[in-house]
Amino acid sequence: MGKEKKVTIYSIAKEAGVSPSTVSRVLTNSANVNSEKKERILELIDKYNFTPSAVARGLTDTKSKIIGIIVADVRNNFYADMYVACERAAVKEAYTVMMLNSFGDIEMEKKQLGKLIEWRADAIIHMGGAVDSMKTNKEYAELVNSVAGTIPFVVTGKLDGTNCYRVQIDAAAAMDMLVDHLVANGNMKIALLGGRIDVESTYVKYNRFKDLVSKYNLKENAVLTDNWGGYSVEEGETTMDMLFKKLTLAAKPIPDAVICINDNTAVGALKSIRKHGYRVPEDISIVSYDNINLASIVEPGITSVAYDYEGFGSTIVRTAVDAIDGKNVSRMIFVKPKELIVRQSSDYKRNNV
Amino acid sequence: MGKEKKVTIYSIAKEAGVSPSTVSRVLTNSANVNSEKKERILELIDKYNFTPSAVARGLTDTKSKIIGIIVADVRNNFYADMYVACERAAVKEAYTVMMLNSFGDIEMEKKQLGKLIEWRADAIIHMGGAVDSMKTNKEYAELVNSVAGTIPFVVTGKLDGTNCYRVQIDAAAAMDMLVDHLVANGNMKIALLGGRIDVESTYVKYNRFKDLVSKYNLKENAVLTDNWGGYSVEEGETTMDMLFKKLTLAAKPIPDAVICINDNTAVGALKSIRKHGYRVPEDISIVSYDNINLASIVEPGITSVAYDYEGFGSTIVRTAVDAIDGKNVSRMIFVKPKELIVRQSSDYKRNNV
DNA sequence: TTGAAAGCGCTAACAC
DNA sequence: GTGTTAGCGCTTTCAA
Repeated sequence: MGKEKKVTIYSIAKEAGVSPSTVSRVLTNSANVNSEKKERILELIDKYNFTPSAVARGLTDTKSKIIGIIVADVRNNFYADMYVACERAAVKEAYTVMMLNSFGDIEMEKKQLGKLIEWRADAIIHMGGAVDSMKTNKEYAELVNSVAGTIPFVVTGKLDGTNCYRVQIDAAAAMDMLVDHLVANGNMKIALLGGRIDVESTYVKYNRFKDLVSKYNLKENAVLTDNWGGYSVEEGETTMDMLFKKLTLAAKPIPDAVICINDNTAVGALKSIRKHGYRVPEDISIVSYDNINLASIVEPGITSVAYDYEGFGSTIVRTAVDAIDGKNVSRMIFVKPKELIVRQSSDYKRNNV
Repeated sequence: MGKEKKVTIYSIAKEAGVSPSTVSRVLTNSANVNSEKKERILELIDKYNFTPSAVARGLTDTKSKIIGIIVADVRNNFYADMYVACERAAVKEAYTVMMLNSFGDIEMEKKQLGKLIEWRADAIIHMGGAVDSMKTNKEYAELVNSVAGTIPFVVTGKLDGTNCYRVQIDAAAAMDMLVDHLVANGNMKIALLGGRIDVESTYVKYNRFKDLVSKYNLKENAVLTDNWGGYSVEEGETTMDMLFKKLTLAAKPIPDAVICINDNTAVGALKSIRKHGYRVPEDISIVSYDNINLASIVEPGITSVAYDYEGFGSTIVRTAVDAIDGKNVSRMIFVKPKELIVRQSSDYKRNNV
């Protein structure tokens, strides 16, 4: 096995009695070729099951046709959804994706970015981690700047001091959807739960929430953004536990509803609420963001803001490809959330509405 | 932006007053270089933030240092866990991974495999989809055969008619763990739920289950593998619904426990059981496979067989790398499941044990 | 220790 | 329409 002569564009050309360029031409369909020859070539290609080397091709035209994607962690459903959407969009544009996980670790991000640069990715997409942070990591920004001039860099958050293309979900609009829904159902004491204030999307949600509290004259029940919060189920539970404790100490009533920073924390909050002897949604409603699989799996199902992942993914990739092609692309694109999926967790009217 | 002369090994060499080969030598650490020159070169590399092109390197030594991974769907936690484990292991071996989703579609699998071949991946890992099937897709096997001679091909299932390297979880051993646990808790009427019999791992579990029924003299309550089953939450729920219907019609009692083909179906079964007015685990115990995140999130937590994903991933990658290096690698490796994580869903003794 | 030169497999002028 | 040639950016003999 494996001792057959290596088949290349040359060996094909030789056997077909034509020049390598002719083979290349039929391979890339870049020029007309005598149909007889073409046929002969095609046959040989089929016979040897020949696939031209993308590596060699990449060297030649200095376009790798690779779009690199750095993602915080694919094991997180949100990123997995995003990634798949991007992969699909990239394939449509005839690009291959190279996806690398950073686990939100800055050193890892630098390393992975390095790999992508090594492979001469035509564009790089970065979602989660460093680009989610309010305060941009200096070193990373520098690294990005050193390549952003030649490689379009698309982020789903922000990266201060760089001129990346930013494509992000309109987190404020998403907050509006949630609060509108809660208010329409008579929820007046609303708590915001989870997340970290140094994460940009969380920061945006937090501020919008404050605005809405004023606008609707809500009784803001608790806003948890300091040093306690997070994005996991466990953190959601802990944070809700702490909220209960805080309210008890202050002799305040429980909230009508909690807005969780994502579906994971919502599930955690759900656990905590039940643990404390309350019912969802009869005693407390729960709503959240992302509408990942989990939101529909737990009982009661969690009301959640759904994004159009496919659309988001293709906008990101489109931006990257347009930038690669030298087109003028807007540096900042907001993607509207798709819709609010109302489930049992908030399907309850109170205060006589 | 982007108008600076391109920096290559040549430009560095020129500016350093040495030859390209010398630069290459310091880059690859492949030979001793005068320390002064070395220093000068290193400085320039740093100054320009130079990263050698993996593409060019790939062309040169015909080793791309890419390990291609075809996965059914990363949005599935099981595969995400597997993928991350493989990525980590690959990075340790100085390989870059290229991960592509097939969505279990054979056409897509062929297409993605094609991409990997184009990129001259040094090895290809395929998990889920075609390699899970009892009856191997002929065309795919052919395609694999046409490259397996030169590119090591590692699958987590099987691919008849090819000489792939197989690394798989010992599904029979996993079934033993589950049944042992159930029997130890006095469960005698046990049902096997979900999956499709044309999927290899399911087939193995099914057969082992039959054996164990005899061995322990269990009252096999129902084995669902015909045309109804599946691997999703919804399918789990539907299948359990059907089991109830079937038992009711036959005027048979409900089972003591159900073994679900994976955590998703277990959650579905949980929903169905509650819907029918029974409690878990008091009326029916539930156990399953994979121990993905979900198993610990739902309430009650699902008892599940945990795998050592890191270990599994590194065994797979190890196999691939060894094969690349021409070492003699066993064509078939079984990985033992790590442990049984007992959670509330089966933490109940019955029948006076 | 170091440089020259060839070559990896392909594409892209440029002639014919 | 087709072949020749020259690279793309690197590594690797082979000499020196």
